[in-house]
Amino acid sequence: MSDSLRISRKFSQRSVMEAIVQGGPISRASIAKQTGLSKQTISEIVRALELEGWVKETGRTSGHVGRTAVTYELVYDAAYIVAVDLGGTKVRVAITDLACQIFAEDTEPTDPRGGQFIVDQIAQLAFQAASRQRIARNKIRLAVVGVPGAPDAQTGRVLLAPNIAGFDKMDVVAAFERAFGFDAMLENDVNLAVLGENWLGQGQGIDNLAYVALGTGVGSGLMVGGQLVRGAINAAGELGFLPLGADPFEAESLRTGAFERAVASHGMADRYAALSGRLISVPAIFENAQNGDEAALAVLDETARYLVRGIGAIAAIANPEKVILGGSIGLRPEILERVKAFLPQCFPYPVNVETGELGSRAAIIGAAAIGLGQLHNTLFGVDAPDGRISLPRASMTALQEAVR
Amino acid sequence: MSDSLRISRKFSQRSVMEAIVQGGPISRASIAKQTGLSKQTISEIVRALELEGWVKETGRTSGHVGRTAVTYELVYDAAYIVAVDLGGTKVRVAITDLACQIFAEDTEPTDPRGGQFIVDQIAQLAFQAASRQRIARNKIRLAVVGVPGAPDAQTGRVLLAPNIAGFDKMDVVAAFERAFGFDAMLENDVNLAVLGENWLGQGQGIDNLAYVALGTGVGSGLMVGGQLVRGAINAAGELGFLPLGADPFEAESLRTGAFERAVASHGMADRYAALSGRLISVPAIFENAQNGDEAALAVLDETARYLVRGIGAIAAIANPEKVILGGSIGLRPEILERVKAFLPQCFPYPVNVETGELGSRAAIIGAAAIGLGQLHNTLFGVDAPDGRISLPRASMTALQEAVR
DNA sequence: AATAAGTTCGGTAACAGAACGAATTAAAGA
DNA sequence: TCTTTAATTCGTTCTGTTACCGAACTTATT
Repeated sequence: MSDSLRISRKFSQRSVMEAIVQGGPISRASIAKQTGLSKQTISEIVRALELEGWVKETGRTSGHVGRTAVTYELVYDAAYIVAVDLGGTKVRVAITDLACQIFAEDTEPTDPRGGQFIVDQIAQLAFQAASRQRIARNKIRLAVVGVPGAPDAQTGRVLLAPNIAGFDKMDVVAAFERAFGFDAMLENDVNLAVLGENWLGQGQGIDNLAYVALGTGVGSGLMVGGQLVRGAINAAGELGFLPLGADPFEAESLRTGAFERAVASHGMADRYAALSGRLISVPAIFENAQNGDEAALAVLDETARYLVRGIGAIAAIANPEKVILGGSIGLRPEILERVKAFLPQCFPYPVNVETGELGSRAAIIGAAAIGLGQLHNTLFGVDAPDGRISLPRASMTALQEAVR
Repeated sequence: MSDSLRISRKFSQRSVMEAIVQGGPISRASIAKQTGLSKQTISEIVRALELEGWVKETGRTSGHVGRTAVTYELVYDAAYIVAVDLGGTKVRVAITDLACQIFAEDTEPTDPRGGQFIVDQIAQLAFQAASRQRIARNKIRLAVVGVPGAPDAQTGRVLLAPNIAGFDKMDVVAAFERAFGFDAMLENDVNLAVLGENWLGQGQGIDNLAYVALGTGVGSGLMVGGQLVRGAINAAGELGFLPLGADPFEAESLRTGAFERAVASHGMADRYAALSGRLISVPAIFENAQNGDEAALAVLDETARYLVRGIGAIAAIANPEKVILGGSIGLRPEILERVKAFLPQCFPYPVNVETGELGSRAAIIGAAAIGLGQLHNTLFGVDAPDGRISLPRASMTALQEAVR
């Protein structure tokens, strides 16, 4: 088979596959109409896909005029992927099938010893979940691991990840691939969160989207033209280093960024302590605010005002259509409300800000999205320069339900 | 001819065209080696291209062992494009051929009456230049107009362009197309500047690139993965509204952005006046600084310190590989020197900053780049989702020389 | 003699499109 | 109400067409 012809073939195969994935049970004639290819071609391609085990006959239509049509569907259990959200304190591991249904989802405290210990912990969690669900190991094709830092594609290390010990000194990708026995990809956790919200949450259908995660630290994820912005060294979205909030020229700002110190949980607690004399946790500040504590309310206002400036910076530079707030602090309605009130005071045109719909699961759903997209692409896709993910809409509800 | 086959065909035709454009005079055998297509196929495609008038035989090789090869070249004058850089005070109009050689370049003060008057002025300039160079009108295929604002693709208007009267109330694209009689595209001027530097200047081969233009105003252009970032409403890069520098919550910041007030020429002059009691022009401040004027030196330091924070914001959000400074102030070595000194004091990892190589011509070269890319794509390209520009390297020197 | 450039010839994968048979419902007539 | 016929749609078969490849061959040169 010649090379360029193979491209042609796969081009069509991919669109047929897409029609089947997205169109649920569908007849060959409908695929032909949808894709614009001839019925004959569709029959050929579907036959090939069936032979390879990716699709199967599932029934026939009835009730319409004309001959009944045989309908085809994805073989959902033809392949599985592992999605991981690795945080400084918790690891979350999920397994999904080709229909994007989450089969198992387990959470554990992150192994504090770091490095290889974490890799082994994750692999064990994944394999436990797989055998619990009776999923054969050889059907798992790929793992996507979200990490709080900047994965370096060349060396497989994770940079700028102070909360995960040892990942800056080892080839993490290789370690995962050894432990799993299949391909693994690393991605920044906030980047995964944007992808998640873009796929199933607040950002559906929005090509230019930003996500700001605010909690113990701050980070942002940015999508432009439907593509993730990763930056030259995967350090895009290291929002903590925005030269805003605290004095960026202080020496401390080179370790913990000026913006992070002003806006993240540490800064909030410090600010509350300065106003009231008491050092309490961030959830306690929110609670006090609800009870009318002046100092707590002032801290929330102040935090939102800083956050608004960060959002303004993103809007001025990248002009996203929507900004989604996430993270333990960013998800609070008290923050959203204030951000919406303050933003128009310092930014000239309206910016659409909302909290994420998927909450703390955004990253793991994003990991599933990127993994499934990758899988669909390698199985049925062209080596297209634009790796745009096109995932089923039909099964979204299924996933969302499974997720709850 | 069937549709999908046409895609296949054009795929190859495009790469053959690319090889000819970039490889200068080249034999069919070399094209075959370069593209990986068979000699036979190349002969066919080249024959077709020759028939259609896009390439022509130009000579034969000699001196090597073996049979002499016939070499082919682009028919440079098969099509022309008009590149325009429209500023608040000056319009610059250039005409380039398919070899990306600039044929004519004229500058005039912008018609202060704005609106249709500017459109007519530009069309007249272009047609004058064309007839001076004996270029037939029907060979001009496209005009690219750089504007200081956010062109709205839906309505054809230009938003956020306070310096161009009337462009926010008319369909500018339609007006240009009427005046020219061929296709016209609008693009933000700083966006064109990044493209220009990416093509022929400081940013060659750099996919993740930022450009900061500092002069009367501030603006930025951002490329991610080789693609321009335009934002949801083409307002990406409105850096003046970065909530930095002046107090962003002042009411004035909604009209003239906080960052613009701090860093652009007005802010510099004000700051000098505050320090010395004299209101002088920005070039005069630079001159005084060279003569050791303390106040002027302080102003430069202060300006650079603000600029550094803007660059830090871009780096934190998008992590470009390089940041190019442009604009009448940004191009000064005194600024670059200070930016390089101050940036490591407030940003944790190194950011590569340089001044633009193309100076004030960056935008018009960018306009040529986008226009030629567009033309090559529509003539020989697939309707590829990734509109990556791939332009000749050979003729770059020619263009650069023509430009000087 | 060696070698590289181009052409000719035959072959093939991936499609299109027309024609046709099969299966079904809707409507018309008995 | 029952049958017949018409209208539709599904899917296959058959016959191109296009865009390629590869091998063999011719031609021109060092």
